[in-house]
This record gives sequence, C-alpha cells and structure tokens, in this order.
Amino acid sequence: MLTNTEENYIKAIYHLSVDNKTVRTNAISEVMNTTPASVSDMLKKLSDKSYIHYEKYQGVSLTKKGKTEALQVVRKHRLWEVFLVEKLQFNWDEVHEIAEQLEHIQSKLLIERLDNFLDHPTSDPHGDPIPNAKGEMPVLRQVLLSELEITIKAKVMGMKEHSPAFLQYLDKLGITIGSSVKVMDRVVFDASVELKVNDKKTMVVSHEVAKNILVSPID
Amino acid sequence: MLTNTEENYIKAIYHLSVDNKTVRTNAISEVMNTTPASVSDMLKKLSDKSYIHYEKYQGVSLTKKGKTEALQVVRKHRLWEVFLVEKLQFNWDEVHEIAEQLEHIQSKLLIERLDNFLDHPTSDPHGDPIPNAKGEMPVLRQVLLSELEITIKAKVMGMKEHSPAFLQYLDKLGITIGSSVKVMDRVVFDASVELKVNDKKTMVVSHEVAKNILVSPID
DNA sequence: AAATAAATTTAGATTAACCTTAATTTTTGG
DNA sequence: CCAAAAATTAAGGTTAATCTAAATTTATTT
Repeated sequence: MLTNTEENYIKAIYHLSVDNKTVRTNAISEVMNTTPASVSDMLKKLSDKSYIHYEKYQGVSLTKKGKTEALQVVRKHRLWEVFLVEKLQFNWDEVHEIAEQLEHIQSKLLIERLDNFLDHPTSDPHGDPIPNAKGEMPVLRQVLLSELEITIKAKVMGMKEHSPAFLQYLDKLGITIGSSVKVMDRVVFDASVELKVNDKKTMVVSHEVAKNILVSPID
Repeated sequence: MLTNTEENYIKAIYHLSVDNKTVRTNAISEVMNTTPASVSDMLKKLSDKSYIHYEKYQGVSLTKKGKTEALQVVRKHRLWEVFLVEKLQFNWDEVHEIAEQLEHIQSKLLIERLDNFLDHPTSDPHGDPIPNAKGEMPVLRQVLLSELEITIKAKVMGMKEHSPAFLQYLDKLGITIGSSVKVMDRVVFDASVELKVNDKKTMVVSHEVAKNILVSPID
C-alpha cells in the first residue's frame, strides 16, 4: 500500500511525463514544492518498490505498475471533482484542493459506487478525460468551440479559462457544463461566433470566449 | 491544524468520556490499537496544545477547544456515513471504515454543502445523532421499537444489530431506514409486536427483533 | 577541451508517530 | 497499611518525510 506522499509523487511524475521523456528531479521538486534532495530520497524508494525506472542523474519514468497507480489516483481525483461540481454545486475552479485530499481515500468499492452515482462520466469539470476502472483513458473527441464545425450540435464539456469574470459571464449567457451548443455562423471580420444554446437562445460570443470553451460533438 | 492522528486521539477521548469521568491512558491505547507509551507521548502533545486537561497518572478530559474539535470530527464522520448509505447504496455496516478516512478531509465549505445535499440529517444510519455546525447535539426522541407506544406512528432511524442475517430479514419485511412503523398491538405472552409498515403491510415481529430497531415518533 | 554553471545525489539532522524495555506511581487486597 | 499488581510514564530507538550543506555528476560555453 502506498502512502499519500508516494501517491502524490507518482501522480506528479505521471503529469510531467507528457511527451514520454524522462522526468527530471528538479521538475518534480518544483511541482511538489520540496527540495531536490527530498525528491532524490523518494525516487530511490519508489525505484526499490519498482514504481519507476531510475538511473542516477538520468531522470525517471513510470513502470507499468507505476502508471497503473497514477491512473487510479487521477481517476479518483477527477471523479471527485465531478461529484463536487455536479452534486455539491461547487464551481470548477474551487474543487482542486478538496479533490487533492479525496483522491487518497482507499476503497475500490467506494470509487465504483461513486462512478455509478455520477453516471460514468468520461471527463471532469475542466474537460480532462477520466480513466476507466482498468486505467484506460477514453478518447474524447473534444474541440474548442472556436473550432466547432458549423451546424454541428455539441455538448459543453469544460472551460480552459477559470477566472471568476469568465465564469460569471458564461453564467449570464446560460452556458454551463452540459449545455448544448450549435454554431450557426461565423463572422469573417473578427471570427466571433453566432450560436444557439440549448436549442433556444441565439447569441454572439467573441472568438476569445469561444477559444476557452471545450465542446464534444453529439453523434 | 491537527494531524489525522491527533484528530483520532481527540475523537477517541470524546467517545470514552461518556460519563464525564477522566479517560485513562490504557483505555485510549486499547481503542487506538497502540501501546500505553505511545498514548502518553500524544497526551503530552495534546496537553501542550491545550486540547485536553492532563495530570500525570490521573487520566485526561477534553478542554472546550478539544470538545469542539471532537464534535466536528464526529459530525463529518456521521454525515459521510449518511452519504454512503443514502446516495451510494452502502449497507450501514459497511460504511465505518470509509467514513474513518473521509472524516479527516479538511474543508468547512465541503461539509456545509454535503449537509445541505443530504438535507440536514439529524442522525446517521446507526441512529446516532449528528452534531450541527456549531457542535450542538440534537436531542433525538428515539426509542426502541419494542418500547414504542401503541398506535403512535414513528420513523425507522437505525438498527442496533448489524449482522447480515438481521439486515436481510428486515429487507424481506420491507423495513429500512426511513420506513414508517406503527405498533398495532402487543402479544402479552411473548411480547411480540404486531405492526403496520409504511401505512400498508401488517406483520408480526418478535420482541428480539423489535428491541434492535430504533424509531423516532412522528409528531 | 577545460572550466564554469547547473543539476543531482549524499551526508547528517529534524519531527511526528510509533515501538520496547525499564522505572515510577497508583491501586488494591490480604 | 503495606506489598504485589496494575497502570502509567520515561528513556532510548525506528521509520517516513522532510530539510541544509557539501560533494559529485552532467551540461554548457568560451
């Protein structure tokens, strides 16, 4: 069984491994808010437990076992975020810290039931995909609203910008996660977007706004 | 800020302080599953932080500050238990361990919202009262079904017995938490109880069964 | 290709929460 | 009431996760 700290290190390595290059000690120390010396200690431990491939001075990468662990933690984190936003009315920019704690609760059954309760969501309130119980990432056909093909109906999955000002503006427009949107037309001059929200309201939003809304086409 | 372990000690002291006598080191070590020596160490620490009154060899009691802390932890534990049973379909005998973890999540707002989501429950699935946000225990007018006055309608609040056999039997009878019950008559011979469940089904249960069901009269 | 800079690891301490063994205090029963 | 038993505390040690300072390795740059 992993400690919370070990889980956090593994998760950090996972998030830093975007392009499959090895992850450097300094990069980890930065996101973990510790010293490189502390990271060195932990890397030795994680290597002994074979969660990572580690050669001194050469950076690390996750083993299969390590990646599985990381994906489970990510899954838990994102499921809890969905819970907090959908059931407890949190805004999507308030949930990260709480989910950081909840992601360490140990109970397979709990996560299974939570997933069920939430109706098996495939993405979290930031639009990031949620790995399934086997650790497989769903392939989300997600695009920015600014890139959505004309007349194709889509569902709002998340936002890239999380400032209160932006959230409040969207609120006023009636655009939230789960809303349906369809681009009716684009203004050539400034790329602003004319769209229909929830099959009713027609409105115009700027290109800047559209660039910060993640949507997923509805088949 | 308290560590999880400190919170657990304070909670243990709270639960052991039923009759306001001081709590002994050995009693704590037993419920905490540690050695008396470890408890001694911790008591010194908690006393330094003024969560407890502590005189060497004389046992401890919670200060006002300590009691407030304990009640908050108990509140969180019981609210999470309600969540697990009512929303995630756990049985009331499966939730304790998970709630032991969840009770340490730090976020006032989270608990406020959870309480709201659950509709401000006043007791947990075991029938135990849930302190409010100020740390006040609600006075539950709770009696055993075996003691319920005849023809008074009441709501099932919890069970004292948690064995699967008992749960399954109640399930078959259609008696769960939240059911309404009314005692129609009592058999003098063996004190078995004739009752109406949810204003419909009439049935007879033994005194032994009735003694393990907690109910609260409906005004 | 050496020398300097940057990154990383090692060494040695610290703190929290434990433990075991030994000393001390309190309780209790003959 | 006082000696043995029980409870408690003290002393000294361990492990996980941190730290600082020093040593070592790798990278960069003249």
